[in-house]
Amino acid sequence: MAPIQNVKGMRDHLPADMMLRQYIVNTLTRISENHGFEPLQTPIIEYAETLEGKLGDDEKLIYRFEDHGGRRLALRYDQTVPLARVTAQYAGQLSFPWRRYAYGPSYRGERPARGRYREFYQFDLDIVGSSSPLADAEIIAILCEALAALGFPGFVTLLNHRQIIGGIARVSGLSEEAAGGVYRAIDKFDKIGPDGVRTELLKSGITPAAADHILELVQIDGTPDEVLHALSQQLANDERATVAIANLRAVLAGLTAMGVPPDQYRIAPRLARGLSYYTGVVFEAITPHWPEGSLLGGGRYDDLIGLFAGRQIPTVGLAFGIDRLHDVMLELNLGPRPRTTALAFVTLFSVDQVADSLALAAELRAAGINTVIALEPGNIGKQFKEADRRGVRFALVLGPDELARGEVVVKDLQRGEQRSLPRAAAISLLAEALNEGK
RNA sequence: GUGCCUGUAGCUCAAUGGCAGAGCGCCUGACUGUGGAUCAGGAAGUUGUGGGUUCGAGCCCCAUCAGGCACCCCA
Repeated sequence: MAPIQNVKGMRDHLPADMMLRQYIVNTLTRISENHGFEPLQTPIIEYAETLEGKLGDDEKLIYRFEDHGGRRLALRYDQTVPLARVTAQYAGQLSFPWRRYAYGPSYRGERPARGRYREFYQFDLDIVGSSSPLADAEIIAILCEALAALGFPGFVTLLNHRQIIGGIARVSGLSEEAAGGVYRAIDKFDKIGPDGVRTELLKSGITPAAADHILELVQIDGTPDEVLHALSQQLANDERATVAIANLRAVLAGLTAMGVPPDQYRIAPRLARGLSYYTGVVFEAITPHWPEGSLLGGGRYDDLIGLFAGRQIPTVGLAFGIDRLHDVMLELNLGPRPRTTALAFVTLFSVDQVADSLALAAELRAAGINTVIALEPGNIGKQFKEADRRGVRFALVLGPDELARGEVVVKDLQRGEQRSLPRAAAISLLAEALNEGK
């Protein structure tokens, strides 16, 4: 017999966790749709070939298997490659620019750790088919709006551009090949510090002079305008970096015009981000309360979608890691913590009142009040106890006395108060409590 | 994938190589029209799993599974 346990890195999500997870997803969905994003769902299984050749070194983490028909299949690694496939496959049915969101699990055969699992849920947000800096700005604006709505204190979105890092590497005299080592090294800056980065750079064969120059540029700090001004002077001889800086300025103007509070973002020349397919703006959100790493990140990838479509389709997007958001929110005690989905518990006084109680429950539900019923009549004390244990706030009693008066007893188990009210008044009392709770 | 740490009741954790325990939770009752508090009682375990050493293993050794931390990488 199989052991009674989860497969490594795969988790169950019991009700207490699910209610917070759904709150997170509902919040993200609401904000996405508020910006006109449309939902998309794709299968968890893809042809292995679809995923291969898109991810670089990370391909070894793909879960691969063969089905009964001998097809080479894989569990999706992210929701970006499936988006690329869908975009190519249904190009005629989609209209661009296309704003789409997608929520679901992806799979990576990594060593699990806190905030990191082999099955993990992401909420993806992409604008397909636009190279406008306003598209970048909108994605970043949603990111800030979402983290603010979820209650993250002191989060900051770090912004950079791939061609700024590239320019830093080039003006330091490095070849394109050496630039890869630069990305990896400077991305660790906040973890290992300037000396650590210098050591890493030297290890990858970069001269001390170049390493020092890189470190100097990468540590430029200040307001977005100050940082971009300094970079534009330092990188004035690099055409691509100059274009990138102009692009970032346009993104910043968009953020300002969209009303994103200026303390929620910052230009960080050291931000690299691992995924190899990014081509333009990159960003990630950090919070001082989660030193383990970024909360989430994203960027512009103008070439990936086109791999399937056969033409360039510029795209910018981001992925919220639901598991990580959930872990951090638990740790920081953020978000609502309902214990159950029900607001009302209808007791069964005795066998004679069962039908009336069930009718009352139906009335409550029709009024939009989540209602759970007792399943065994009698012993009201035990039924109150069950309601209380479940975390249901209101217990309703319909005994012979109440029925005779056309009333119902409503007991607020949270406050310990109880009143006997006409049925209509009881229902509107609960409806009121429901609205307060929202 | 490499290294290190951990695994005992539902949860948090005790137990010199010598009878497996506590707190919380859960169930029953005191209380047949009222939950939480209190009191009394109860259920609960092949000590992650499989081997080994030993008169005797929760404890020591090996393997394996799972979790955590550091690399690596990323959400």
